[in-house]
Amino acid sequence: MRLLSWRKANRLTCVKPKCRICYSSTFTFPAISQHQIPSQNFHTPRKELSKLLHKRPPKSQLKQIHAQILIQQHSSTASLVNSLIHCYLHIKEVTSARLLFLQYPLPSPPILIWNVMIRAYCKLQNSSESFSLFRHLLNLDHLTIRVLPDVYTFTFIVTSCAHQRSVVQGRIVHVLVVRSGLESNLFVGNSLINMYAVFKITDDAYKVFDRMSERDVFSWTSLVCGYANNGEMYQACEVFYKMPVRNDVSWAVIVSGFSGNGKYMEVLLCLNEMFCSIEDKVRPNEAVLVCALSACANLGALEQGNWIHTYIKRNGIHESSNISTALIDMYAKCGRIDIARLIFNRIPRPDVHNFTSMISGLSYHGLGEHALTVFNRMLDENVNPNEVTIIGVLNACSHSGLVEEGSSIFNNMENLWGLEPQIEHYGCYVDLLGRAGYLEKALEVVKSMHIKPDIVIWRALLSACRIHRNIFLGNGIIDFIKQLNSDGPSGSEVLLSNLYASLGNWEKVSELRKAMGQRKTQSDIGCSWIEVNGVVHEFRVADKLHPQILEVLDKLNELWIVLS
DNA sequence: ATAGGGTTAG
Repeated sequence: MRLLSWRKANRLTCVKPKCRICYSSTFTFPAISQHQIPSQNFHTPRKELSKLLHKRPPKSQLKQIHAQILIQQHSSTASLVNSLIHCYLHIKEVTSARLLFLQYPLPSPPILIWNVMIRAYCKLQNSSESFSLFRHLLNLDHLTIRVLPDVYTFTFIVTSCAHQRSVVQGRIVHVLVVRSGLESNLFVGNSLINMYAVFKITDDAYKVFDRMSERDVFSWTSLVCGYANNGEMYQACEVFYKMPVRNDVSWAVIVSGFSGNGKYMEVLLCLNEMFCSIEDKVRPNEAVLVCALSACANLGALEQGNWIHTYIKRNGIHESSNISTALIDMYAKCGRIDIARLIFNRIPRPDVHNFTSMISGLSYHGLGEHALTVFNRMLDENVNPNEVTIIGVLNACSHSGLVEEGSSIFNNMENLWGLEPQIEHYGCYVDLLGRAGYLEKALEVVKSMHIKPDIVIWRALLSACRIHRNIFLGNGIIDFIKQLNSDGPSGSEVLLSNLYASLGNWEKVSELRKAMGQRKTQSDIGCSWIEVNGVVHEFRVADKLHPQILEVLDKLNELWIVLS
């Protein structure tokens, strides 16, 4: 019986088909192992099999078609094997595709099949497998089988190089590309620019870009991305504004470049510009909106954040996990933990990121107990925490004095969730112990660390010494730090001078301050922002630049009197 | 006998 005709017949008569090896989305078939080998009359013609494979059937049906091909001894028909490989790759069964590839009939599979296999591993970020295939392909030449890599092969291989940790393989492949004369090809060139962009080698990215005979929006966007990744935002902008055509991704690249380089004001300016731009008929996509919300969060720009939220709602933009995470984070960091909770509570099945931003939000509002409640709900719902979640939870415990809970989470993170404590976790834990007054225990933890303690850890420990006025331990730590970083970051000097100040050793303070002034190590001074009526006001330590600084100081005095 | 495969942001 023909495969397609029974479907029609079946619909009319509602009788189960007699042939059990066929393809239909309306019926499920018994597993292949239960099949008897069907007699010759039930066979599906090759043409039909090929047509069926063309539809990229789901797994169960694909297996049956595959069985039919084997039974009818079509397994050396290249076109059918090709289609099978395509189908297996379509349902992401790379191993089955690889098996077919290995048993490929002819002296070698055609280049197309090599390419789809390499692409599959490239997509899975499994670059070692795609390299292994590529090497085999190059070696065929020695066996006098001439299947040569083409434009497609090189685009996938170069993309695999971009997934590697080092650029070495990429450079070698680049040489092969040049030798094949394909460097100026649009697709190969684009993937080379992207590769150099990933490795932040902007000079080489530009060289490839410059040599290309034809460029499209991908070439330009990848180049901008390279500059942005490398922190060269000036060049990134220059290239961005030279672009003949910009799409939503181009805007996302420049916006996330500003965001990644801490230029939050520029992120919002860019968003505004995007709305005003007439030539690019683009709307902000999810990436742009997420970056903009995170910029608002970092600036404390509640009104702008609110505006973006309204924009999302009015334009029916899907509140994806990324968007809702960014909204929770923004409202929490802008002081509206109530709205953050509302948004969180409306999410039907929150994921790790949603939970994490809610927990961290509650933690910086000092709502440690609530944060732990949310954390427990997360565990109840079988959502596994990640490293960032644990940081939030530990911070929550630290600011609410929940020493026991925090310690138990820190000490069990590895065996419960397979998360190895990182330096940040030690920082939180030391802070937790230190704030609660367990100074000796905190120092013990620092000494037992398998990672070299950084400035954050020492700061946590020293500020604990300051809170609990433990001059003896503080001095000991200062000596220890001096031994460690003779040429440490400028932050440690500020830290030291603050501690000396709190210990009342003013001679040491002025000595340190002088040394710092001479070396001009004032680059990363703390800074605060607040948004009032849509205007962001910025303050630094001892700042006198604000136009209303006198009124601010008056108010501060007033508060000071009330509080003391 | 034929078609079938492509690069960018978070």
